[in-house]
Amino acid sequence: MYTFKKEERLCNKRLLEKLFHKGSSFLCYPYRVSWIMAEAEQPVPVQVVFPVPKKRYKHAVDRNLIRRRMREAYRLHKQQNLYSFLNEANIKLSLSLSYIGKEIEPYPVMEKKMLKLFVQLCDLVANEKPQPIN
RNA sequence: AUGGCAAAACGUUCUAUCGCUGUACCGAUGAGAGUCGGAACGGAGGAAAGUCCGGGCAACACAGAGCAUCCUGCUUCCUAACGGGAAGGCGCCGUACCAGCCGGCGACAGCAAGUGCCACAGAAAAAAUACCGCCGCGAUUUAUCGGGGUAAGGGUGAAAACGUGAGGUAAGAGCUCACGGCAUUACCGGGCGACCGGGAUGACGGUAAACCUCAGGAGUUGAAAAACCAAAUAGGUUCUGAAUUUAAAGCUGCUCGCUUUUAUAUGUUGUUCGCAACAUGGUCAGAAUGGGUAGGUUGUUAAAGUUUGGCAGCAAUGUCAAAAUAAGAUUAAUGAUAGAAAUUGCCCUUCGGGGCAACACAGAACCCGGCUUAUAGCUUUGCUGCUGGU
RNA sequence: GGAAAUGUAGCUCAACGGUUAGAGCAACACCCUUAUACGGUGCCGGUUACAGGUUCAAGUCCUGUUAUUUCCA
Repeated sequence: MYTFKKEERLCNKRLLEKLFHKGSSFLCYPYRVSWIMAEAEQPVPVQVVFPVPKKRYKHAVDRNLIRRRMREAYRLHKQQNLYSFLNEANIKLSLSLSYIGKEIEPYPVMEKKMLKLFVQLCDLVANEKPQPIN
C-alpha cells in the first residue's frame, strides 16, 4: 500500500488558502508543517502538498529533487505512522510540508526527520481532538 | 607529443524491488456513466535555460496615404520568416615591410546633404584674428616700435590642414611638377551585385554605438490567447401572476405581526381640498435570457518534425522516396533504494588484475526556426602560418 | 508563463562623454566640556555589478551576462 495518487494531493485553491490562513503550524527542521482538519468528505485520510520556495532555490532541478525526496519519504512511511492513527480516530486532514532548509539534505536525513514529524503531528492532532471544528 | 583557437558529433548503460503519469487492452461489477483489479507499451535536453530575435496559431482593431515612434543597415542567395545561415566583396590581425595563398575577426550605408561637439594644453581644433620664428615696407633713439606677408620650422595635443623630393618665391604655400596615399565620379572596361582596373576631378581632420539623412520593415495583445460543456450560488434584464403601498419610534431573541406619532411613495389629470382615477416605482412567487466566479473538455502535441538514401546546387538549402507503438503533466509525472558494468584520475601490482574516488551544466508547460549563455568527460577535422621579393 | 525597472563610499542619493567621480548621514582623530551629548575642524572610505566594443577619452553610448526589485494572476 505504498501508493501516492492524485486524490492524496491537495489541488483545490480554496482549501489551500484556508489551510495557510486558518491552519495551525509547527516547525520540524527542515520542514515547516501546516495542517487543518478537513470538513469535506475526501476519499483519503490526508491531502498533502509539498511546497519548495523558489526564493531559496533558484534552479528548477534543485526544487524537483527536494520535492521528489520529500514525496518518497512521505509515501513510504505514511501508512504505518499516520494513516493507522487517523483511521482509528476518524479524522481527515489537509496538510502542507514546506521545505525551509538552507541546504539540500541527503535522503536518509530527510527520512529520519519525516518520521519525527509524523510523531509530532499525531500528538498535536490528538490534543486538538476534544473540540472538533465542524 | 603536449597546449591553444575554430568547427562538428556524443554527453552514461543494464538488472531487481517499491511508486508516479499517459495510451490502448483484458476481467469483475453496473441499465449506463463510472468504479475496482490485472498485465503490456511510452515517459526531459543539447542547451528543455535566458526570453534576445523571427514565425505559426488565436482574439480584437482595420478605406487609402502621410507624419511621429521604434528596429535593421556591404552585396547576392537560402528560408514560412528573421537582427539567423551560406557564398562573395572590402577592411583589420596572424614574425620588420610589400605581393599572393591559407586561417581568424568585423553594428561594414552616408561627415562630399545640413547642424552640433572635439575637455586640458596650444597661436590656431576648421571660413586659420600668427606666440616664437622667417621675409619685405615705414619710423627712427640702432636697438626697438608700427603695420603687412608667410602655415617651411619650433613647441602643444589623441588629432595640426595629404606625405616625400624638385621647381618657384622677398620669405613661403598643391602655387606648379614627379612619385605615392585618400576621397568622389553623369566617363571607359570587367562582374547579377558589393566591388575591381584605368581615366578625370579635389569640396584631402575626427565623430552618425552625436542629432540626423537615405533605404527597408513594424496594427495591438499573448495559450493565464481563444472556443465549448452541464450544474450550484448571488445579483442584472425581460415577461406573467398575486397582494396593496411610505418614514420614524416601541413591543418580542429574530421574522411575521401589532401599537403610537407624523406625513399621506412619485408624476399627471380632475377636484367639493376630504380625496378619486391612471401611469411609474417598490414587495413576493414563477418562467425566460445573456454575462461573471470556481470546475471540466478542446486548443495540446503527426509538426515549415526526426532518421536514412538518391538527385540538383560551391554551400546554406531544395526536391523525391522509404522508415519509425514517435513525452504530454496541469499545486504540475518522468522518482527512490540496492547491485553490476563503462569512462576518467590516483595508489598497489606476481602485469592477470585489485583498491579508492569522481561522473558536468542542468528539468518540458501551446508549437516550431535561430541566436546567446552554462557545461565534467570523450571523439573527429582544420589551423597554430606557407611561398616569393626587399 | 509573460512584462518592466534599477545596480555609484558602510547607508541614502547626485554627476552635459572631458580636472583627482561629489553631497548628506555614519566611522575615525582633534577642539569645546569636569565628563557625555550638541556644535566646530580635519580625515578616511570607490575594480561606478561583471565582460567586450565605439570614441583621443566611457559612471555616462552600444551589445552580452549577472544580481535585486516591481507588475500582470
